[in-house]
Amino acid sequence: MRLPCGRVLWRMRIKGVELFLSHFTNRLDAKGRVSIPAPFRGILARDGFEGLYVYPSLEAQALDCGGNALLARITGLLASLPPYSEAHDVYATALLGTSEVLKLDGEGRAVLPGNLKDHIGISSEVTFVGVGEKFQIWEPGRFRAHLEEAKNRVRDLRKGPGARIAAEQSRAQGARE
Amino acid sequence: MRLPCGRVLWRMRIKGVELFLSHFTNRLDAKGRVSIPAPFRGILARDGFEGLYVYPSLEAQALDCGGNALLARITGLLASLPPYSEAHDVYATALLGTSEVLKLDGEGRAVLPGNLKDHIGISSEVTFVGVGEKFQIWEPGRFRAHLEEAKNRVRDLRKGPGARIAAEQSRAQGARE
DNA sequence: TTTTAGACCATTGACGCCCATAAAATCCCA
DNA sequence: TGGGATTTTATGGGCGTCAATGGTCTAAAA
Repeated sequence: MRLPCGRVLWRMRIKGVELFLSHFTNRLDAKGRVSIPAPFRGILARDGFEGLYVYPSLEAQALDCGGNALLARITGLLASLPPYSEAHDVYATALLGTSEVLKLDGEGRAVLPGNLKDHIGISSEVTFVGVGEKFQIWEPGRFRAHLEEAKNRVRDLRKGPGARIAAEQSRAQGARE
Repeated sequence: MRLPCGRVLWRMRIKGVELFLSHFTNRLDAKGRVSIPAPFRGILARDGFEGLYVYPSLEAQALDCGGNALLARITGLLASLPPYSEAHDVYATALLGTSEVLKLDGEGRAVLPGNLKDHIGISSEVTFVGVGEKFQIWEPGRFRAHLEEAKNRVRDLRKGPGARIAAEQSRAQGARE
């Protein structure tokens, strides 16, 4: 399988780790399969990871996905905790117990298990969003809302810490676009 | 409802030891048999263990299960304790004295002895949860509650004001979000 | 005998693997 | 530099295999 996408600057790296960038929306077929965007597949392949490491995000109705770079963070975190400590058990349950490694078929598609579909809110399409060392899978509508919110947060933050509250108030009164 | 296995690429390793990941819920039949999830069976087989090493979890209403890797971890823990200390004795009693080695039939099923069923609270289904070097068996409802609790604990540990240490480890290893 | 345990056999639906196609992107060469 | 040829991607579908589950039968145990 060739891994092109030469048009854009795929292959951005930070400290040797290739970054997941941009976003794509693909559709689930009748069998529940969805194509992982080719650029992301390429990163995973170069990362040396076969398949797709996935777990439900703790903070959002989204799935966090990645390869060895992402997995290494989790196993590294676990390894840093005392083996029989409560923290270790809790992290192992919340992170490993909810993780899955999805297999990709010959065409680069994966099947999202039911519990993961439930977590993001089922739909016929999903949006893949590159966020650096990992990418996320969202229900498209939910992602649009999330993106709006993120943009607003960025605007607020750029106005400086002091301007945040005022900005939130003005937005609450009805934002103009 | 058959659960996934094939779509999962079981071969995640950390320091040469394959990790138990993800979770599966299977049903006990009239004879009390329950299928061990195929991915877990595969790990046990490659680990070179015949059957299933099981003991009641020390902290939870669950069973801890594994193979040689788990056994090695326990004997290692015992070896690290002073030979005739009280700690050594209680660990040996709790971990070795209560353990059993279950046989698997040709289809990969095991029968849970009565005392183990009592410990997790009997039901017609059980949930298998991979937590790294071992996996656990839970009564499904109890596990759902436990998982919620674990997620909350992780959230607390990561962003709670009082959780400086965890937050630092998180940052050092790389936080999820 | 009644019960318990182990070895096989059967069913069914999910999943893995393979092939096909249209559209888009990329390449190549005049 | 333009446009046809080629490659790749996203998507659809067929089909064999296997996992989970249920059942039967036999032998050992109570």
